[in-house]
Amino acid sequence: MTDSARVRGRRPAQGEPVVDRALSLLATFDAEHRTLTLAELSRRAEIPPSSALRLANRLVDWGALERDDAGRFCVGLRLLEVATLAPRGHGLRQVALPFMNDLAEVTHQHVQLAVRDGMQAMLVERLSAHQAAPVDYRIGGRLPLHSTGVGLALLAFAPKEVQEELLSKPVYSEPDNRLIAADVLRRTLADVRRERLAIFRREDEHESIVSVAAPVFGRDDVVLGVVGVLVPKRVAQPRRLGLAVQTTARGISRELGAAATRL
Amino acid sequence: MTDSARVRGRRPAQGEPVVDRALSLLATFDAEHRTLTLAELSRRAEIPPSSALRLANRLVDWGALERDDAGRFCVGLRLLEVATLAPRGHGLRQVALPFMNDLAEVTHQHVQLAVRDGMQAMLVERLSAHQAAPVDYRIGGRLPLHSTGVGLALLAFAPKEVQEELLSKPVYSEPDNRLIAADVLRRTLADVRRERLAIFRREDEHESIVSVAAPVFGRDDVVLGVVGVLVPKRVAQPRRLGLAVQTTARGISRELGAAATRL
DNA sequence: AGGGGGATGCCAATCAATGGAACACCGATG
DNA sequence: CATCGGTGTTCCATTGATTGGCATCCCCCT
Repeated sequence: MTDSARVRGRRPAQGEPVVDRALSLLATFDAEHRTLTLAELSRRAEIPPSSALRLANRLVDWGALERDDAGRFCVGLRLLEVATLAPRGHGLRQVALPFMNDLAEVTHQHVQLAVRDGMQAMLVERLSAHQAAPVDYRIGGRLPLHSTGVGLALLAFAPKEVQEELLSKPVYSEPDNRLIAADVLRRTLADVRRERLAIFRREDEHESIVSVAAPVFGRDDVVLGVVGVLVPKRVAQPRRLGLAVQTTARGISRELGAAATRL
Repeated sequence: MTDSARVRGRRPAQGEPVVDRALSLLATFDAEHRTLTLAELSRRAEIPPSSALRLANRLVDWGALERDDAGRFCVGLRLLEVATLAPRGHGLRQVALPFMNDLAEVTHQHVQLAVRDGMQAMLVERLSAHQAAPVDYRIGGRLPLHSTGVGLALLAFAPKEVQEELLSKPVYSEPDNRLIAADVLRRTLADVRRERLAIFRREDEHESIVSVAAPVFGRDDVVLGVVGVLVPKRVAQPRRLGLAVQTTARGISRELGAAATRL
């Protein structure tokens, strides 16, 4: 970092591989920034404009990025084309969708499909009826494993290491910031495992929401994901919903080839 | 290409940029090959195994790829996370989905949402009722602009250059390989533009299928995509379906801010 | 007119990228 | 049990693809 290092073609790559830099360009996009100018791209990825342009152009050539009529960059369809091949995402989605549709028709509420990715849940699919309450959970978005229905269900059936890692640090509930005692959470998870159903009440300032979720099993009794519904507290009938969600989850599991014992 | 060029660290990159090689790794995946071994990856991308492994590992680190328990590579969730930010894909999808749901509930058939990408149509969303006939159109998959309902609707409202380019070469209908005369296609497109509705009959060996599609407009009367339904010929009621599809398309267009004149 | 910001082309200096070789491993075949 | 073909992985000397500061152009806003 000495100022002597200011010559023409100095410090190429700065130690970071090209591929990583290209990927970091992709990572600069998020739900609030779906289109970015070159300057923004450059700043957010911390790559000099000239380099950012060169890399971005390569991504555009391939189709990972596109430029709109204003010249701004945005994520391209080609990326979507490849991404839909993700087995954990759309593979699961494909068999789950018809069942989710049925559930949506019956409940007229938001129906979600989520999988665990590391220490977070990722929303793979969401069906929303017209009249359902607006929530800003976004497909492709991430949710905490604690303090959502789908998250709790995923956590409860996750490998021990994952649970322990999450429990090793203090856990705070999401909308309001209250500490959740580790042993309380442990007991909750045990309940979820026993019932094969997670129920989470999310107290929001405007309207409280109840989310109910059940695990989807694949072969070898591995949990591949969870389905859940999101309903306003005032109309919630957790018991009836629970049965409906469990039934849906079972249907998907059966199609996925889950061992009959689990069903 | 002389054999003299066979030394240790010779010919790095072979002229192809690293980023392109990494992307070509992603491109080796398709619907028939959702998981690949390193050797397959290497062969399909035409990259030496050692280089392929190095690049693939970087993609894995970032999350673009994942390795399953057998060590095989597959597309990762992180890619899906970024890809859902594509404005032309999921942006459109988000507002269209509730309307599509309504249409699906009424028709109990496949409902599709597609956009044009270059000289092809790309399926952005597909809702399938349980009882709907099986078709292997896949989300993220590509369809020809001629010889599908959604394709014709997209083509009819595409820029003149696109239409001319497609018409400049002989066009063959898709399942059966019959030549479609250019002037016939021109007339069809004119009809589609006038009616704001495309109807295409796909004669398959097992079962003939009718697809009905209507354009979705955004601001400035730009066509952002099309919605369509797919029904078996024996139960098709094109006129009723046409109205339903047009209504759905209008609903989406309105929400997208299309000028009232177009509606 | 002038100034600030963004986009893009250029180019010499250099280090990240490269692929062959070597090794470990596995399952199938003789 | 040895052999063989195939796969996955590490290692490393060589070198050309990558780099970012600079100059230029363009547009918008005073």
